[in-house]
Amino acid sequence: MDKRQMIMENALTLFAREGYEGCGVMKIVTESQVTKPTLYHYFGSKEGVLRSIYEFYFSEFLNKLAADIKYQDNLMIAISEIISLYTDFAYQSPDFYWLTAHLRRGPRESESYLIVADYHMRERDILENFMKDVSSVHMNLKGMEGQLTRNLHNLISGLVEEKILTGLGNKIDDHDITLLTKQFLYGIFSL
Amino acid sequence: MDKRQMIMENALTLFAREGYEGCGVMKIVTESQVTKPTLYHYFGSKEGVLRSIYEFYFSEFLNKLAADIKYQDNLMIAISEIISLYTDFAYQSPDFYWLTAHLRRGPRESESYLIVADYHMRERDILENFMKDVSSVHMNLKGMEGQLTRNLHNLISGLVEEKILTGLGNKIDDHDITLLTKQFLYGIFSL
DNA sequence: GACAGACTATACCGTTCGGTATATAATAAT
DNA sequence: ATTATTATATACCGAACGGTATAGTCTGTC
Repeated sequence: MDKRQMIMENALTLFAREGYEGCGVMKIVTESQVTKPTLYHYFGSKEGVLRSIYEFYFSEFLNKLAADIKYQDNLMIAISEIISLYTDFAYQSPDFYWLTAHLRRGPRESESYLIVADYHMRERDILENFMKDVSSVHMNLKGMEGQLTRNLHNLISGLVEEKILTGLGNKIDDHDITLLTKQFLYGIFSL
Repeated sequence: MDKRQMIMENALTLFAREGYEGCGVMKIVTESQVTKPTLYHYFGSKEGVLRSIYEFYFSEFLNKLAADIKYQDNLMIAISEIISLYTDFAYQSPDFYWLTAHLRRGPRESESYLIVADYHMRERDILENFMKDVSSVHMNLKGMEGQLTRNLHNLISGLVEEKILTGLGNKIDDHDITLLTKQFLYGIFSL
């Protein structure tokens, strides 16, 4: 019955379903059974709501990502674990993941993009640092960390987005993760 | 000096820069140096503008995609040509490509998503048909056409989106295309 | 030169937008 | 009990929203 939390959850659902610009403050507060001043008391603005949602959902994930992923010796395992972190995250709150997928390709001059851009740059940096660890062992990958990071990230988020879109019925299992890991490491002919 | 075309181009620029919901009809018409009734004469509604933009830019690309890509014997060449089609398309109108990347992950109940969803399903179908041709030769890929299509599409659009985002300065060249083709076919260890 | 259809300008519609001024209720500290 | 702080409600703000009714103005046809 925490109203602040209530507002965030309902706003997230609405943002994911109707879009940030497409959903008004009034709809958020009626859905949350509060009134406008309550929302403005806790968040200051509509932007503040989105900012808080990102802070609440994404910060935790990024910290976990930064802490958990590391390359020791087995690349296959390391990649699989990264994918697992993403799929777990997406299943915890598919609405939020879908929203990030939408907003990070958002219009670069919109207010929503300015809010989320920093978070997604942090995400990218974490993945790229991992890839630098990899390339320090696999020297043939030296200098390609950027592209590898991009490719891995796109493969993962593509899988997750599809599963969310097609209804989460067919859950992502170990098989999917193994398959995607192989796709990244060995290409299609090892499938 | 074709006003209809003028409106579409300016609307595209604004949609890509400020978002579909984030940009009003009034801004479009003033930018295009026409008045509202002109826009409503040609397009009927704001939705109609977006619909026409998609029809104009995307239909042509999809037809080209469906006509040009085919698998004969050399998979490396076939994949490279698909990637080339996408990069060419994106360089022709980066604004539109960025808009598609944004809207196809859009809120599923928004009016913009309903407009664009069909186009992106057609795109997916075309790629999947190609992949079925491939799997009819490479039997070990049988039954995985969906995942392969998804992975290929995500790798390509990820490359294109990044290049658009980072400013189009470093153009996509044959080297990038070869590298991405290898990533898909053989994984990272052949890079 | 009358007339039809395509096009465009002025001015306006009701609604919703994000945000706030004011007042009151609840809570906790003194 | 008094007071300060936090939290919530009523009622409202000007601006912008998508869209349109009306009144033309062009252009080509007969």
